[in-house]
Amino acid sequence: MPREKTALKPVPAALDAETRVHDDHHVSLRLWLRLLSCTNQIESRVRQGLQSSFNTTLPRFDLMAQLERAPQGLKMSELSQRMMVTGGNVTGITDGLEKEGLVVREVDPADRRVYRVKLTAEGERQFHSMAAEHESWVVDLFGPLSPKQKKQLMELLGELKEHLAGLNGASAGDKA
Amino acid sequence: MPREKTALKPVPAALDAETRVHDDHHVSLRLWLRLLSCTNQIESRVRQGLQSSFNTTLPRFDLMAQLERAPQGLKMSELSQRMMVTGGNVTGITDGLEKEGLVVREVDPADRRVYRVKLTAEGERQFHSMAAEHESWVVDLFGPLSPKQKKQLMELLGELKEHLAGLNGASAGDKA
DNA sequence: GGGTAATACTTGACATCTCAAGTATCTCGC
DNA sequence: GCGAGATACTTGAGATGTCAAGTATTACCC
Repeated sequence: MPREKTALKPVPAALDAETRVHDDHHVSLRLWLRLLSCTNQIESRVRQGLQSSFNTTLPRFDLMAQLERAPQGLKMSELSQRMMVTGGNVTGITDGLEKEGLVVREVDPADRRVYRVKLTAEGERQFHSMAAEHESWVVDLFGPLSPKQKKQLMELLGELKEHLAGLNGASAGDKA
Repeated sequence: MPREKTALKPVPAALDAETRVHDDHHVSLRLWLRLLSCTNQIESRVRQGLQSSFNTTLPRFDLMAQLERAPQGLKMSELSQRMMVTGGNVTGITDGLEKEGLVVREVDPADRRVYRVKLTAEGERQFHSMAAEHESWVVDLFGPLSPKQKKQLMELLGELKEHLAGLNGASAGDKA
């Protein structure tokens, strides 16, 4: 696919980054970089908070948060899906939490391939104390935005998310 | 810990202060989760594209992108800052790229602690071919949004980013 | 000059993450 | 029932990421 946009000769520095691409490309790229930057900064703050206040990590907190909403427990595959990470990853994080007694794997009697992962009482206790702090951090980080701005942002991201989800089945071709 | 920032607007009888705070927490949390979800999905797609099309990774691409904009080269510390990762991380990624001949470390004669990292000719060639594809991916991913929506999203994220930067301290902000 | 602090980078320990390959279990067609 | 394929999870290799400690060099101050 010849895109024919990169001149091989040296380009004056002042023009390079700004005008190298078509305007629409430029806008989308900058939008992507800004989105990434915001997410990274927030994520970094939350991670540092969890580390310094509770000596734990974001994926551990995330896994426990998923379990807290599912008192009946979740399968490893369900955790993988909800956390948007691979199964191998969930195995490792669950191992760590189980070793610390915050989580248990229970074998499903109906299907012995399946583990039902649940929060222990201690895990639940720890999670609740973390969740309160976590919420206050997030509220503070997004606090400067007005309710209207939050609503707008929510809607725009919702639309983006929906389009992204739509690409999952359509553009990659159907797997029989 | 109650984080009362009581607004002065009238509140319907059914919504006392506590409920309102809870709602705000709920909104901010959902906003954060949605932001994270969008970023993760886009990042995942870009990463997979780089992997399958060029057998490389996002951080490698990112580092090369920084260098492409700085023909005079960048210090390791500058790379660290621009990529928003720690110095130790930059060392590892640079090691890999240098081993493949895409990048070189040049000692700064004026300050022998400093490495000036530059793209090699081969690195530049590879980057340009990757950048073209990368741009088309990003344009496609954000394509469904109208120009107006992109502008709105850009502004909202810009405000968020600025507030986040403000929390860091009294450093000067950068625009990206 | 010489000693102390700051700066630039590297290293090592550890936690995530992906991917691909491996093991155990279930499902379904025959 | 039995064997092929699907499903659920684990494992291992490799890349990224943080943090803290270490090394080399420069800057500063008397």
